[in-house]
Amino acid sequence: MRASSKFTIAIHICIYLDYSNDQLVSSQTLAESVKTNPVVIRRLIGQLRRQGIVGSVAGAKGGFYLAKPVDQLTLWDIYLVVRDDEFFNKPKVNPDCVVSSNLAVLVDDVYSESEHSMKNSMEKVTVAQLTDKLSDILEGSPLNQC
Amino acid sequence: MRASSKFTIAIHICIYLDYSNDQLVSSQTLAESVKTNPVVIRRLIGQLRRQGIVGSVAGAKGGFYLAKPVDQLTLWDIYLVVRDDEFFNKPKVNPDCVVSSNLAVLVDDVYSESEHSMKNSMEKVTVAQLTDKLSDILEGSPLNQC
DNA sequence: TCGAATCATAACATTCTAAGTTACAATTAC
DNA sequence: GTAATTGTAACTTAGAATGTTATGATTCGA
Repeated sequence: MRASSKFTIAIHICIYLDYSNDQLVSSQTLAESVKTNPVVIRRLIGQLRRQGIVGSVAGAKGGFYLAKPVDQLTLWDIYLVVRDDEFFNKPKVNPDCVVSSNLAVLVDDVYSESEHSMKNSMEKVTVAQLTDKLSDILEGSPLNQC
Repeated sequence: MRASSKFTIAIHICIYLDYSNDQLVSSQTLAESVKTNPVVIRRLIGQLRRQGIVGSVAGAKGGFYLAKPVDQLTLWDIYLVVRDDEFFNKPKVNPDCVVSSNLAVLVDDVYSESEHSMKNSMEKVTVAQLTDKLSDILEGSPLNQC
């Protein structure tokens, strides 16, 4: 049931961009911060971009920026971007078994309700709050991000 | 099959055993129903057994049975057995990056709260209810499980 | 008591997916 | 024009999930 690390990386990226405060950040820089490859970052940002969360500027000195006000950008917004198609996976059906062939119908409601129940927790938390919290932790230490 | 399919398979097994109503069911039979291998079933049941949800009888004519009253066996009980250690994966930390090195602290609360919020949905649903629902769907059709 | 059926589990093999990499066209700054 | 960058496609790699084989332990029934 492990959601891939994409969710955490996406949050990482958003906090980083918030910190960078309108300065463009390259995929190379983000990749070093996340300890991965620039292409992996660009792929993930591609998803965030299509949802209007991150914006990009091509060309030399190009890079990425947050396209949404951070105090309106919640973890639920980010979650919806990176979530897998199926929260709980339903395996192959055996048509000869009445349990197997009806299982999806039986669990569908609980499954979607369960996933949706996380909304309350997640939409309470904005990226702005997380960056604030980080500032508190650092208490004025230099923000050498990487 | 993804990791999360274990949850659905575990539910499948419990409903099947409930249906079989005190008759022992072999891993072979369950494997056919789930369309997988008996060893895979025994491995998963091993987890359910250690939590007192399923019981087993070794030897010829042996097999598995539900060890908990079905009206007290909720999907949350089953979920707790099959869940991965970390609900949301936290990727490797870059100690040179203040965002990366503090990320776990920032998201830990929301992550555990999010997972826990599913409890309400899941503990409302018992295996007994699911088998009842299945009976309704079948409306007296013969219960040829496989 | 023996053989067949079954569980428990270890060890190994296979398959699948996520992640990483390479490559290159398109864009932009200087 | 060149260097730096995004966007994406195509391929490779690594690791996890799943499947398989094998074997010992247990139990039933002949």
